[in-house]
Amino acid sequence: MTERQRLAKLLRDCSKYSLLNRGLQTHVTTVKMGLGLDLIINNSLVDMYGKCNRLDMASLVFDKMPERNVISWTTLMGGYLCQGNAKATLSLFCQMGSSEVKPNDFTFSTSLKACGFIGIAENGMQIHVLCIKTGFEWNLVVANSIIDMYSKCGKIVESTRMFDIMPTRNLISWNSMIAGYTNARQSSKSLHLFKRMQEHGEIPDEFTYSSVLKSCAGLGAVQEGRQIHASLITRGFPILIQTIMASALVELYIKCRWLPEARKLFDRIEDKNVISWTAIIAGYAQEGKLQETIDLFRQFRKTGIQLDGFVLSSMMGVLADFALVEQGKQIHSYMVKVPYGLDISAANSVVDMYIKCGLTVEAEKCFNEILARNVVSWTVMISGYGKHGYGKDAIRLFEEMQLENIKPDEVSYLAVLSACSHAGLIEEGNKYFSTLCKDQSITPKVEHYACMVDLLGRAGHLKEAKDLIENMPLEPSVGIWQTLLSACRVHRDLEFGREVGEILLRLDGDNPVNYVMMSNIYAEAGEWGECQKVREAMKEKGLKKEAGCSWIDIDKEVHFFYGGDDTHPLIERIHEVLKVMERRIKEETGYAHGVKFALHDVEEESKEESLRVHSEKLAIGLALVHGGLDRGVVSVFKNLRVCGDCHEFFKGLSKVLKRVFVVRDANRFHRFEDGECSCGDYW
DNA sequence: CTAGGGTTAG
Repeated sequence: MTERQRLAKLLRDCSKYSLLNRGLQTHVTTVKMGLGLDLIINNSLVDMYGKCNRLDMASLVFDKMPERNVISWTTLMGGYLCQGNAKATLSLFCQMGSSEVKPNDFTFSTSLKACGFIGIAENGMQIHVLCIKTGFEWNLVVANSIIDMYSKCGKIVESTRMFDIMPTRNLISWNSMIAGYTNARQSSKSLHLFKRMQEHGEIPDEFTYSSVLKSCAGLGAVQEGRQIHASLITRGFPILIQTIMASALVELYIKCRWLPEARKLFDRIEDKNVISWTAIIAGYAQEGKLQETIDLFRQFRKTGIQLDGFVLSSMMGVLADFALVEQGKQIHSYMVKVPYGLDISAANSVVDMYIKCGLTVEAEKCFNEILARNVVSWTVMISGYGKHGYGKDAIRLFEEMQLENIKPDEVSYLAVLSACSHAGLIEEGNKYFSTLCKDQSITPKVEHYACMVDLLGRAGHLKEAKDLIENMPLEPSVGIWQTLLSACRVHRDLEFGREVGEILLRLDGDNPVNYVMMSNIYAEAGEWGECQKVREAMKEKGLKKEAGCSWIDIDKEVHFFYGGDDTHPLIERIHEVLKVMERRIKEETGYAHGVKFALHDVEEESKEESLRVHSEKLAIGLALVHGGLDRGVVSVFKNLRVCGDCHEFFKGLSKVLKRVFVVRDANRFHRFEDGECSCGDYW
């Protein structure tokens, strides 16, 4: 073996195991040996630096090369892609196009993967056409890349077409197609193809099972999932060694809401990689387990494994749900610094985070900076406007999206309908609902009907709303009846409320929420006897209302409060300031505590009057004590819906103090300004 | 000396 061959092999190993220091040493040696201009050595150097995430060095070597072949170009493209910088990969592909060098099969598969990463079908289609023209379309690897590219761009029909007409297939072709169906949420097609591939004599591997298990989870086919798991064990599949398999199982258990099982499996994975970490972090995030998610993220960072857009968007999701704006901003500022940071999912998660933290202007800014907005980007912004009560803006965006040739999907319709109902835009809501019903590619779900029930209910058309529920082609959910029930409460229609309440208790008699709603309706109507009966029924069943919890971020510290909470060190001053404010509000606006809303929450009934302060009020009280008013808008967050009494109090407070208060509850944002609320007192 | 399938966001 010559010295040159030895050094090339050494560099190959450095690439494979990401050994940067060893690679740097070898780089020096090659120069000393007079191989600084050697094509193969330089290609290996580009690859090594690329795999070690030193794209600065990789492009330095590349730029200084006296001659470059197709491998030089492809290697550098792959380096950028590895780092998540798919745009750089494609721009290199274009630059290469204007040079002498012609692309080969490796070049095409790399650039197709980059297109899939970005998710824009137009780019991918152009490259597909180039593959046809240059005769690479039926190269097996290239064809597989095309299948995957289309499915990543949401063009599952194109993937299928490619798969059906390709002359030869291998395991990866089948796996790509199965994964395509799985990700397109066409679980039955995915399982069907799984069967077909075995009939063709193809042996599934861990990638196959990963998709198939996910489809089982998607169908809620827990039994089948368990069966596959069991058959894997009896077949001696080395599950716990195979990270991929273990990650798939972790995911399956998470989807089936078996978090503890998932955790057990995760802990036993020997070689955890970024994908297994993402799976478990996303699992805890989606279950709303804030502390565990943050702890896991910290542990993950300690491993030194490179972050990517996937794990960052998962993290952002949980921070958004808890409205932890300071931590969200921290991750955002990290994202803008790294090239992979703002790929489309991550960028969308940033917009959503700002929306959920009440910073609409920031959200708009980030939304406008996204160059290639997809349907999720638009939907986040539309539903964001909806949550904040900006119905007209939501509608404007919904129309604009379609002008940009992005077709709304079921979630987009949900966003615009709920924006209409929140803003009381009855006519517009009706219009969009009928467009939705005419759209052949979308089947309206219960949630869409629930928006319409809310819309009709707001207008006081309770009978129409009930007819809609009873005549819709779907099984009514608990939630849709609850929507109708709260409309009955707002319109003080006791008889109708009683009727709906009975249906609800028959349907979902173990849910404390229903009892609380009914008892509130009776209490507001002054029917204390009935009210008492409902509460006793609830008590007999041993049901407890979910504890109300609010929190506020003051100087980057999050303070949590429960209803009647007296554990905060400043609690006495909080009560004091609240009392002063109540007096001022009464004097200046005539509002009196508890007169308009004589609601008695079941949980709090037995407590002393002085402790019957809701968590959202305590949180606002803390802001007042802290002089939080100097910083403009005061934002408070609550896990349940804000109560009517607190709502009146915040209105008064905004008038008396001439300040804006924002309360985000489980459903929407309430922006209190000059004695009014953005929700128009309907929520 | 270069490439393809498993994770994320509404």
